Amino acid sequence: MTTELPKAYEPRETEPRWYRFWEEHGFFNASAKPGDQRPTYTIAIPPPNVTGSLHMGHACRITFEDVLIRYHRMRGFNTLWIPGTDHAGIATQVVVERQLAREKLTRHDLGREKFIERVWKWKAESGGRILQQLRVLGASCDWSRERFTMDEGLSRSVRHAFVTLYQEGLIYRDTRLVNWDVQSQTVLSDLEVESEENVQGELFDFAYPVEGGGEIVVSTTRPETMLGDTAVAVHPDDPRYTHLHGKHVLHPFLARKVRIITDAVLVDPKFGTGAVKVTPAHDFHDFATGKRHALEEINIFHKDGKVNENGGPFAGMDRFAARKAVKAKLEELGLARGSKPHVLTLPRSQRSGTVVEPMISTQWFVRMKPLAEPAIAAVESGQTRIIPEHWTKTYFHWMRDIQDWCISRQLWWGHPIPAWYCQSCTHTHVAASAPAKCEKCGGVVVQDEDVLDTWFSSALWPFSTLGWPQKTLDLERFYPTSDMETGYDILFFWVARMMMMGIHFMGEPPFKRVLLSGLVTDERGDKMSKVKGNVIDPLDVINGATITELIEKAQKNGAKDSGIDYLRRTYPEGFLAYGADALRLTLLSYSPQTTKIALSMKRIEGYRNFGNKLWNAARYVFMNLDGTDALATQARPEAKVFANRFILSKLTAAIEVVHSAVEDYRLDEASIALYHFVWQDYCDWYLELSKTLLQSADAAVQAETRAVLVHVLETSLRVLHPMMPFITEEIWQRVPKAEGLGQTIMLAPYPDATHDGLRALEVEREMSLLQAVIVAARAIRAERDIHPRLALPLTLRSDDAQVRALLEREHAAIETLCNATLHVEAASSSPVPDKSATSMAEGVMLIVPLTGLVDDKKERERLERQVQKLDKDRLAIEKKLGNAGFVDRAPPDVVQKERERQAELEETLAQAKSALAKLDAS
RNA sequence: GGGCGGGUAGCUCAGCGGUAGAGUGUCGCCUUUACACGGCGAACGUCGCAGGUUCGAACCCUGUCCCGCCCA
Repeated sequence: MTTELPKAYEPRETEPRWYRFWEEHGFFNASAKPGDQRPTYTIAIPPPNVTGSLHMGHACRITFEDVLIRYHRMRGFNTLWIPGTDHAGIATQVVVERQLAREKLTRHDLGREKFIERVWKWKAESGGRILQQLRVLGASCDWSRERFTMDEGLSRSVRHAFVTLYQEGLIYRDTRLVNWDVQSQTVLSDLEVESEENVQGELFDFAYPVEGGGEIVVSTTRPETMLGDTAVAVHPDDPRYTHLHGKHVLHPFLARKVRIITDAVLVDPKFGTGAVKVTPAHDFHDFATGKRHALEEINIFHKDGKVNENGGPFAGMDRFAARKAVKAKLEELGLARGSKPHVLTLPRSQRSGTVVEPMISTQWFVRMKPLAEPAIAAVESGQTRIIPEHWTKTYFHWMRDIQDWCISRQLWWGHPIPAWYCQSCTHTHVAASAPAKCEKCGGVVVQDEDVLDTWFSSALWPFSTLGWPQKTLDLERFYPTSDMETGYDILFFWVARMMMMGIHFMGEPPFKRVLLSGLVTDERGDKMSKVKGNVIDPLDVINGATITELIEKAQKNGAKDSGIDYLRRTYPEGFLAYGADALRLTLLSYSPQTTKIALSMKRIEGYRNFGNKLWNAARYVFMNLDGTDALATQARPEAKVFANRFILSKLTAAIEVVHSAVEDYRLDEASIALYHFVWQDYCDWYLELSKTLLQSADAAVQAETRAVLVHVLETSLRVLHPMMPFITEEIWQRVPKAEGLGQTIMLAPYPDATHDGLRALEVEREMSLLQAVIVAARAIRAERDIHPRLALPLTLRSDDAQVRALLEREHAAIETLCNATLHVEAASSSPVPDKSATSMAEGVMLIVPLTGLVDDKKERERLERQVQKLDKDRLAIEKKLGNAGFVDRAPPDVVQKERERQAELEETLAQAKSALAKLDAS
């Protein structure tokens, strides 16, 4: 094995090489063997849009999921992570339509069949690029089971689900007011409508002439809808309008009389004039009011948002143009009664961004209440746990107030609705395949022209991907899945619906835990947006990008100037190639409790440095193993030497923390524990201690140390592997190993605290005393600018014979780690020499004679500062211990600890004061 | 209007009843044969504000002010 490693780790060269190796060897694939009795661990990937390309949100998902998958795979689970994409109805259709537009064509020119062919062609060529990008992150998905929601298998699941729900009366067709996207020209579900808050609009007042004289003034933010008004409502108890009850107003533009009705639900007499225009066909409140009063519903818009023939003189105008025109006309007729600014909330389409128009339309719906109840019960009973737990409240709130789900969409790309209508009678056939003729009258049938909401197929994902409705081995083995990991933003869209469908069709919830994490934002905490120019592309972080490249990309994506400024200011040097491991570890280091992951480049850089640290630790180990027979074996080496026992104990502690943290889904705690173990315990302390041990005259000490060095390195790599898969494989492959340790780290056993390490609390206690002494000695040097090469004459005093024995025994370690010549003595020895630096550490006094080493003036200032600070601490602790309540009522060990602290403080203070006095005397 | 989350060192975040922590940045010293993507050390916080509970509160309770998200 060679030690010819470069000084700096190069992720860009390493990462793609190992991914290819893993994938080509089929290491990611779950076992399909019939006899496999291992426990399973399964995650269904949140399928990204087939049109999508990798963003930080995906990177975050993939990292968390991959850590859980790799951890369980190494622990011996039969692990399944099915990747795939969803067909993203609207988004995909838009992409292909845009492509057609470049050829001066519309989908209507092609016709439905040809258009669908075009979409499949597009999918084959450029769809699913994101799945390639997931590989860059190291995602260990089972690519042999890759799925797409429009695949034949999943389409069969969708048809089966639809037909079953229909037969059970849980799917129905109805005509009602729905959310209409005039740009995409399709209906949307309630969830696909977003509210834009605090929009500055106006409240426009106008008068309706009352039949038989007088007028009634109404206020509206949407004057154009008056073309569809079929009532004016007042509060029944409002005395201002009692005389108008039962009368009519005259529509100024249309030959229509409009009823004046009384309604206590719709009308707030204190708001505006206390009279409200009612447009049942274009407003949800008015629609309900219309039902209460049997009002006529007059639709005034075409599907594209232009006024239809019911709009009389305004027919043909776009809805916003019509608004202006109606206002102008009312002014002209002298019916306008002024306007005032008004703040309102606009409903916008999540997809197209256009203002959603409520329209009356016939659509397919899923009856949600009966499906929601068992999904609520499953979380109440703990059968499925939501983590962090506080999201359960949000889940319940939505589930308990659930509305029926509109699942039809007026698109071409998607799962066709399996419903056929007889042209001769009114019969509707719902079936998995087309009936030849009407089963009732034998007439010709035509299929419903609409498709299903993409989320309908996504809701079936955890079991449709396993072969449902067929009873496959996969389905039996991997359902229910173990963890559902995703962002909280799709709790309703996806998680809740999977819960409902999973329980309904499979009899039990689709997963045991739902792990929700926050959304990735820029480092200011602002949502990443193309316009703001603050989008950080994971691939740029991994591969590096110059500021020029970043700016070019942002501009291409339509960033505003302020966004470009932000980029230039924040990342003047662009990004270095930090690698996937660094990005992964950074994402993991944020607590899952928060709703926001404000990704900081500095933090990524810190974790890149960590990779380099690990790399160099390995270089050191390899260098010292060279020419010896030391190798990593499956067994933990026996250790007698203090430092070796120390690092094995710390390793054990780290493994224990990681196990419990991963089980609790605290990947942040796990990653931070390993960061500290590797950097501090292993590199800063143990590797430094090993340098002395490797110089030992005792060959057994040398051999033991080499064995421990390589064992701890190899074990650390295995613990770290789920989080940093690439660098750990790269190093692991170079570790000198005994036969039979396998061909890849990703299938090596995950470390186990009792097998791979050995906890020795006494050794840890002794070590922490030595560390305190060494740090104190180093501080004496650093505070006085004593050159590192100058050996410190260091005297250590302690009353405790055991402590003195420890200091004597480990004198070589102390002398090396603080470059000192050591003298250990009892506290009762000769007085402290004049002009000595003193310090206390864990009851041990350090004395360094300073004659000739320091400047008296600086030393005096330093001591004065120290006395001041110590005095403050002493007062605080005296007050605490002087409080009878504390001494009597606090637990004895807490009081005892305070007493010890007080003693040490006073000792240190006394020393500092005496040193100061001696300085003054000289 | 209702609900949820957050306000801790310049920045990004842990901690959630017993001496305020990490990373990064800042300031010293050090080109020591694993690593300057480094080593050693230092400085930096009345834990949003006001009450209360407690021997003791960043942590529990009440109120309040900001910020973010979700639902209406």
